[in-house]
Amino acid sequence: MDKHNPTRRPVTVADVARAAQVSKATAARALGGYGAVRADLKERILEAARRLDYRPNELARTMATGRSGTIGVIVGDIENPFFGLAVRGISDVAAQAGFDVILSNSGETLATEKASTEVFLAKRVDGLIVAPATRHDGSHLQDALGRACPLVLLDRDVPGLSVDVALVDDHKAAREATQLLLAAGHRRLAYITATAAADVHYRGPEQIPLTTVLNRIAGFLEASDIAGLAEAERQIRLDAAKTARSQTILLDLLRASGRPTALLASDSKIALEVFRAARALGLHIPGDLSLVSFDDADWTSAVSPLVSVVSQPSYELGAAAAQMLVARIMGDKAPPRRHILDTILIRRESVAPPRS
Amino acid sequence: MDKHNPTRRPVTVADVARAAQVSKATAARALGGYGAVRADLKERILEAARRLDYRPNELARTMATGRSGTIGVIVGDIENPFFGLAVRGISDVAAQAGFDVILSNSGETLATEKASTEVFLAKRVDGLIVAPATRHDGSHLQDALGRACPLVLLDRDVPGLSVDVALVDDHKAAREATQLLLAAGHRRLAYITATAAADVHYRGPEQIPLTTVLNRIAGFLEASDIAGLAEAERQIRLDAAKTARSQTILLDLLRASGRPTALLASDSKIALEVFRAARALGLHIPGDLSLVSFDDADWTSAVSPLVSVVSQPSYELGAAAAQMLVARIMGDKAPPRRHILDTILIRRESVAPPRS
DNA sequence: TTGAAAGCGCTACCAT
DNA sequence: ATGGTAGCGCTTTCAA
Repeated sequence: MDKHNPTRRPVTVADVARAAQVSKATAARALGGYGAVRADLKERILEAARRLDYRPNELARTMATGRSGTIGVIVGDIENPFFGLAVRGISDVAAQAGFDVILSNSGETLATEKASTEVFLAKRVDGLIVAPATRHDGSHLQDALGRACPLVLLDRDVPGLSVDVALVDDHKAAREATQLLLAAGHRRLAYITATAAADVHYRGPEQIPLTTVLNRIAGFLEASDIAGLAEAERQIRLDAAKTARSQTILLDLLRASGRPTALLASDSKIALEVFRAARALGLHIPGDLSLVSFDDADWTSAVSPLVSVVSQPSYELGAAAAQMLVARIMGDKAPPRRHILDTILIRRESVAPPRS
Repeated sequence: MDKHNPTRRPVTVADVARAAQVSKATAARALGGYGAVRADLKERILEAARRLDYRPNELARTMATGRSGTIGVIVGDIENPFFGLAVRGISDVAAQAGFDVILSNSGETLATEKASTEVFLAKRVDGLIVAPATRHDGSHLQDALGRACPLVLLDRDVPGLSVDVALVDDHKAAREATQLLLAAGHRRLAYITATAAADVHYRGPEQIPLTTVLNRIAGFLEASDIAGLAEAERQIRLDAAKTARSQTILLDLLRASGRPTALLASDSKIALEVFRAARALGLHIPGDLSLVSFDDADWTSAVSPLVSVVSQPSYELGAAAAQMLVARIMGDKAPPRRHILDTILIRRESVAPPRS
């Protein structure tokens, strides 16, 4: 059986109505599944729709109702397995609640994030989930709120913004990871993060655009402090996003006299760079250098040595964010919620006592 | 300066027109950047728009024009770096051509892919790029075409569908990779793929839903044939998607007497499973087992041993797909194009002569 | 239960 | 160059 609608023009309710010999309104009711329609009429209408291969125009529906049945998600880097899993969490609960998800990548860039926000608002998404690229500018997010578009922050907070958030307890996570290293006997630790910064050295909180990193640094410093380590701030390195840059940073760090004997990597990409640098310097992990990394990336549990990681519940994080958003879309007026999830420290093989 | 539009109702062209004391049509022309408007009037209108914080409603615009300025992309698994990069390629050329991109994950499931296609068509995307989950059912894609929605296939072909495709020369890639192993002296090779199948053993082409895998198998068999290896088909393993399953398969394969001395992994996830299995069996790579993997995943160039890979030009693949799609949207009526890209074989450390 | 008609916000055609 | 107005396809009063 071939096309019944050889013409270019798509089939509309009006067409179906005509074919079923009822009014446009009745056809629309039957097709849209609202209002009440006599059973036999409904049957006739549905039959006609089937015959004509009618497909509802979501756009028109959205225009008329104001609801699109779609939620927009903006993350920094979808290739990052952390966000990949989170998006799956979001999609699953969204689908269950009858919402579609459309995705956008900010590339960790504020400008792109703003543009994406704009696009989503213009497309009239019913709600927004975003992992903001910076805590320093939330004007576009405020804007979404102002336009009555529910918003939930994922993974990263924007202080001053009064919205639901789904976060991880990064402070505690970093503290525990650091203490794992400390407990093994290390006294010279360093923390490496990919977060963009003008200077690779840590000068203070203002410099840091991500609340996650801010909290992790705080946790790292707190643990160092408790252990009585002096000047732990000096062992923090920023801006290790690209391979070349991280290699410079790591090689620099690991070639210095009094080099760190243990590293805390802020994400699995950096852990990989640590592997690379260690290789280049002939340093053995964990013999010469201990390592703990954030994110339980797939390769960390397959290569030698298996790497000890801070596993983040990213799927649950996404699911929680979506749950809150759906509730808001449904009209939930409660004060903003803060959903904070715990991480799990997975001990594997990349931590050993310092050799000295 | 705070909100000028404290009411809930969004600002429309009509509002701006009123404020600027011009007709709705004129305001629309100035705001929409079409038609002609006297300079001073235009200025007045834009000023009013700014003052009222006017934001165009893309939906209404789409309804009126029929064009959404959006292209929909459906891939099997966005967390897969291969698709991640491809999507970036797509986004870049799309953005440059003035299109937004919305993304959807099929999870390599036909049903989800169909649903996503439906959603995108209903949202009136201007074009579709999809990496189909199976070559066996293209009805939904045919449907898109039938509804005058341009379509480009990414990475995987659907025979019988007369559309533009952006593919990689998988046959050649697999043949070369196999020959690398052969040249090292191996005579017992195996090829492992994640492709879903009822049986882990290869029975024939019908069984294989992905043209990529089909072509790779052909390349593997051709190289084996040329080298005079008998019964190479028996060294093919399917359905190694999940960790548990792949471990069963690999352990089985590697514990057999006359076990393969070299493996060709169909993607980097499988390569990881090979690492895992080798570890479990105390097999050393490449001493006891050589390995070549498809996809130049980040970790393959950082861990020990560095793994030799077939690097796929996924960014370019995405860019090419988007280029063709944009051309079609712009009205290109030429016969379907087939854009076939070459892979690069990167020799690293995971291949060595068999020990025997 | 059904039908007529008024929007939703914008574009585009047709006069002026 | 400008203004009036008819759609785009659907939902949603309001009467009947």
